[in-house]
Amino acid sequence: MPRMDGCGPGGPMGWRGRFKGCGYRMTTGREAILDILTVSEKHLSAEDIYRKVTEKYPGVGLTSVYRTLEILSNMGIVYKFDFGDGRARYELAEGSKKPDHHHHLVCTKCKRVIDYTEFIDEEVELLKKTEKGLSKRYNFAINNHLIQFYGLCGKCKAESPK
Amino acid sequence: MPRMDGCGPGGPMGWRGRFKGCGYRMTTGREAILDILTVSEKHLSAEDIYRKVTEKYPGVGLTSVYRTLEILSNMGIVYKFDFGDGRARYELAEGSKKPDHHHHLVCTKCKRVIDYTEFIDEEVELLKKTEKGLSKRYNFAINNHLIQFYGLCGKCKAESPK
DNA sequence: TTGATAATGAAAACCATTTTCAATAAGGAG
DNA sequence: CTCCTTATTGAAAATGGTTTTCATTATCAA
Repeated sequence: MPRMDGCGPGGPMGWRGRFKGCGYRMTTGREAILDILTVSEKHLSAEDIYRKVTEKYPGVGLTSVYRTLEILSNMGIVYKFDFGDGRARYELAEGSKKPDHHHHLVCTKCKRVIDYTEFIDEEVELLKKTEKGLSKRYNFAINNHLIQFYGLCGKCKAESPK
Repeated sequence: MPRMDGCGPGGPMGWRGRFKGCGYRMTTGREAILDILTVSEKHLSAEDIYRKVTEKYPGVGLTSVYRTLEILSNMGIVYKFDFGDGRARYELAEGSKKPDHHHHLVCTKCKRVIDYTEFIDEEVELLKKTEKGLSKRYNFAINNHLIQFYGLCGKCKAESPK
């Protein structure tokens, strides 16, 4: 069993390099999963990814998808989200380019998720400051944050009982 | 089946009044659950609540705890959280007093959760602004937000492989 | 007090995720 | 290129938090 820690986020190496560096082997399945995540729309479930992967590589099992996603998540290559619909959602952590960074707006009724990038800069700036304060105050090594807004989307709002 | 919607958060009535107003009946079990939530430490799991409730009222079942928590959550009386340990956590929404408002700092290894109130005012101020912008931009009726920081607590940081 | 029906507990079902385990394949050594 | 160690795999079974089912009980308006 290769080590799962000490391989935190960040670093200039490509995925393959990062994998190797952490003692993992690069397999067809893992490559396929990373490809899907790179190309696809955001916040896919494990099952979503499984379906897309097997379109091209029918041999890959759902179990492996889960296993790979856990590794990627631990390495900080993938973020894991919970939008309240009973299954985890995954998306590739943003690359080096800034415009990728976004937060989520979740409809608590139909579970639709909207990515937004507006106001992000201010949010991130404040978070950075908070992060620094909290790290010191509570002796935490913070390496991620989560911001989500919850409410009713236009459609669900209209359908809702007055 | 009483209506579960249109009974959003806020409002000056006590719980009993809110319940009645929404067509729910007040029972021993529900009262006990609310009591526990009021008195206890933060972020309890359904099972935690179940155990505490049955200490005093052995008749109450786990199923009812889940059912009640869902209602309370839908009414905005209780917040439901996911800290990544496979079970939902619940805490009473803060009362009218400000100092209650807090966000969470989660250790991704041992899952320990720390409530913090520092920086909250600035965070909330910014969130309010963002909320307004997002509501208009995406036609969402936003009624809640979530901020969490993830990292390693001091203990887990020390134990981690260099 | 009474009657309509909301709420309940126990047990079974559900279902996303994990674990088990024997078979396979990645990749460094030679 | 071949061998060998062992990480990885898929299938099936297990897990475990949460939901459903359903017959019984309790709430509360009239």
